[in-house]
Amino acid sequence: MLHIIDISSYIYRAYFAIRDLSTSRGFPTNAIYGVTNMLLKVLRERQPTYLVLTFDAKPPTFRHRLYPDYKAQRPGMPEELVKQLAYIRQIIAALHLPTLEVEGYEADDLIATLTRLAREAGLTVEIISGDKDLLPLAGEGVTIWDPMRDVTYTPEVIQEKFGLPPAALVDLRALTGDPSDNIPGVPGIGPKTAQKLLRQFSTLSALLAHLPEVKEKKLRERLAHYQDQARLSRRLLSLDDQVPIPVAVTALQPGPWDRESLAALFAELEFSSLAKEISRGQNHGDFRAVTTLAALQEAAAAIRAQGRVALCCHGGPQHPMLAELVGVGFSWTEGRGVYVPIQGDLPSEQIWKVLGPLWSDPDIVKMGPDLKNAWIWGQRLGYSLAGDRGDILLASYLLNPVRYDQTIENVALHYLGSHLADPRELLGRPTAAADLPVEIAAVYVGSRAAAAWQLWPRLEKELQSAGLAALYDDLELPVLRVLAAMEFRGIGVDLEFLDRVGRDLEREMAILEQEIHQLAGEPFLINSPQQLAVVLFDRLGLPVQKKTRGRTAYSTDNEVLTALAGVHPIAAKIITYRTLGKLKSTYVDGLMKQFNPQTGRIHTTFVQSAAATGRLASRDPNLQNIPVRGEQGSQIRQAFVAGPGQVFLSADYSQIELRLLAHFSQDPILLTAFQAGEDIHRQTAAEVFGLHPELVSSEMRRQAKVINFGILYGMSAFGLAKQLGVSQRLAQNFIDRYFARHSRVKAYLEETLATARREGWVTTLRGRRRPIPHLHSSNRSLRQEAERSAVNTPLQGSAADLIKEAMLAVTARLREKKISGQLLLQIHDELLLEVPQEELAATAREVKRAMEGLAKLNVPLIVDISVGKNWGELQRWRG
DNA sequence: GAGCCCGCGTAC
DNA sequence: GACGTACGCGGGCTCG
Repeated sequence: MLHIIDISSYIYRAYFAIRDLSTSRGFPTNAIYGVTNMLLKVLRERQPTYLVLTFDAKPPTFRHRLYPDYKAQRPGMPEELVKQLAYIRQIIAALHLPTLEVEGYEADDLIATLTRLAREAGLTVEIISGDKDLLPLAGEGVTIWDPMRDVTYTPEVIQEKFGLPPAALVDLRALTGDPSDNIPGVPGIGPKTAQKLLRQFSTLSALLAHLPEVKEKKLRERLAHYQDQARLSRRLLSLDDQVPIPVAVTALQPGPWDRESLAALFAELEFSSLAKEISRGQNHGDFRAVTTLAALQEAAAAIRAQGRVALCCHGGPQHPMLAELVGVGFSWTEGRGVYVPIQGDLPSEQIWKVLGPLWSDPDIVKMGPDLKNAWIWGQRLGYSLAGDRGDILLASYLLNPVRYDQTIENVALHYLGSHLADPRELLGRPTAAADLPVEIAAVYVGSRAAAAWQLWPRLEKELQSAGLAALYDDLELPVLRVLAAMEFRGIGVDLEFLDRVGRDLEREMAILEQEIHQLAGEPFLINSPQQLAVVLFDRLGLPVQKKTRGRTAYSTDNEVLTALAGVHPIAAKIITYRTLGKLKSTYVDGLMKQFNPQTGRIHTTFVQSAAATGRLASRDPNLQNIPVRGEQGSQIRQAFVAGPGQVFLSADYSQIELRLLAHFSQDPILLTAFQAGEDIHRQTAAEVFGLHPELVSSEMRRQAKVINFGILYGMSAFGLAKQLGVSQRLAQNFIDRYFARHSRVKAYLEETLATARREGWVTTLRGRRRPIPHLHSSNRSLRQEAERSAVNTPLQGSAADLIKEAMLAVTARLREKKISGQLLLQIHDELLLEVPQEELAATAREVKRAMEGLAKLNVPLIVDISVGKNWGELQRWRG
């Protein structure tokens, strides 16, 4: 049997049938999804031997020449659909499905011709279509199936449904016409009349030849008057089964799937269910648990002989400084891995006697999904990881920081097309690491090690060809080691102090809660924006300020409450309550939960493969957003304390993004200002307010600071006006004056955009790349968002490059000078170190030199140093 | 009860 | 709709 899929019509149908399907980044995928689903369903249910997908050729076709108005009223294909076509073609190619497209012909004609040829070759035919135009083709050995509705049309079904044989359907529509295709037909004749006429005369030509036999006068005259038009309609509707087809129907056989490409496409399109479907039955491999010393030694010898190994540590969900190591997976052969349970029958000392030397052998090259994790776990047990080389998530991140969340599952799916099963799938229920049966853990961990083994050579090659190898080798991989040491060290926290702060907050909140409920006249959850909105806007009848984004709910955010503060006393109390609640839940409680009693410190996780710009992220807890403003905020910072005899040293880059803007734009005024050590915000204020710098008030300087940040973020006059509380007109005036004065900045931002539009990505100082996919989107807000990312990323990302270099420079410098200070945290433009009191002066000097001396920009890099016993009370250091 | 989204708020 | 990059909380909803 030959299966002919009328793919063009399904593309349209899927597009209009499925609404609102798009990737998390807004790329529409409704048509791609619908079509792919349909194709997989056909393949699954029909397992076709012969199959072809027919496409419409681009107009004009012979019908247009016959009748210029043919389909003339059809609007062009929607842009949101056009952009999906390339993906559909790629998926079809990866499924290895034969396609057919012949210039000058519509898909319907190809289908008619293919049907004839297949029948002549002795094949039966199933036409897969939802389009009624094809029903006339039904006949002996030819059926039509609509998989979306799961309806099959045979001649009998058609006779039943339309009261006419299939062939008569063309004549039927020639009489009734079809407004959707601009087929004129005979005006005034509908389906009922047409059906009656055709029952009597069988065909249109017979009808027209025997017009006098039509009894009703009106109808007869009408037919006579419009008979040419009916004949034309008939010709437009009749399918041409004589299209020159360049292949034999028996050559139309589907080939094997290209699972790798499919997986990559599905990952990109975020079709996780389809990804799972195509990888079903994949992920085979040989993953065994090592339970005897002999087997462990054998594995170690094999790894040593191979000289390379992929490793994957398996432990609880907490930080490796706290969780128990449950086991380690190793892979050094494709598709195979071993799993060494640490808490099994073999004593862990015996295990590490074998594993330790491998771990620390620089000549055994290591790769893995997360080498920082492995580094920390090893260090905690007394074995320094050496030979660390291939971090899968890091490499994948550099190749495309925004494609998907960087997980070994996603990367394996993208590059290998293999689905890594999680405990839920392996065991049928979600299970904690430590509770997995050892043979299941062997598969779970071993398959991840094996994926890393297979992925690294591939990723290494891709880094090379993308020009990202140096970024990986010289910046990111060394930074990974520094981060591992920082996490390992952790930061001291005064738990009692924090607890006291928490109790104070609780007390204050309880009072406020009472007062707020009193003012509201009823108790309610102040933390529920939903309930709060009811209280404020229904019960108290306060004026609604704005709605929340996307939804129809009334916003209760700080801006709204601030506006209401002049109207009702409840507003100010809610603001305070919110502030205190945030500190209590996120910071006091959140931090206390993360305290590690074994080390007396908090160990964050720095995520090197998260932020699209190249910045780090910090989590569990996030130590990059500890409050700094306000009395209460400062209290939280004060809970972070240096160890006995030590102090904190904070080194932060001054105005690093504005300096990078000066460097990239070569704006002479910015360059001069930074070279002369001017106060940049004061200078901006002088420019936009048209004053001498000495006459700039602190309020003007504050406003100028907002303007400067706005430039970095691509802010509009609207946003600036809102932020400054001035009219949009005035805000636009500020922006105009800024750009008039800094024409090079304007030119630079425009060049950045132009390059991004041309290349599809933006780059940073050290060659980091971020794709910017929506610069040509027809969706305005999506496009503008892309534009803001495009102008901000080179600045934010280059700053990220520099602070990472600074981490390496500081580490190297201190080691070189035999200074024992250690990095604890990186907060985007700031490094926090813990330093012995007596080495403070030397450390401050060396850190400042290392950081300021690392890049040759056209402006100086300035580092401000401050020191203190805790993080909340740092004092400026003047060396 | 787990998992997800939303609204909101903290940092740079 | 309107300012870039993150993470995490409580509420509330869905799903099993």
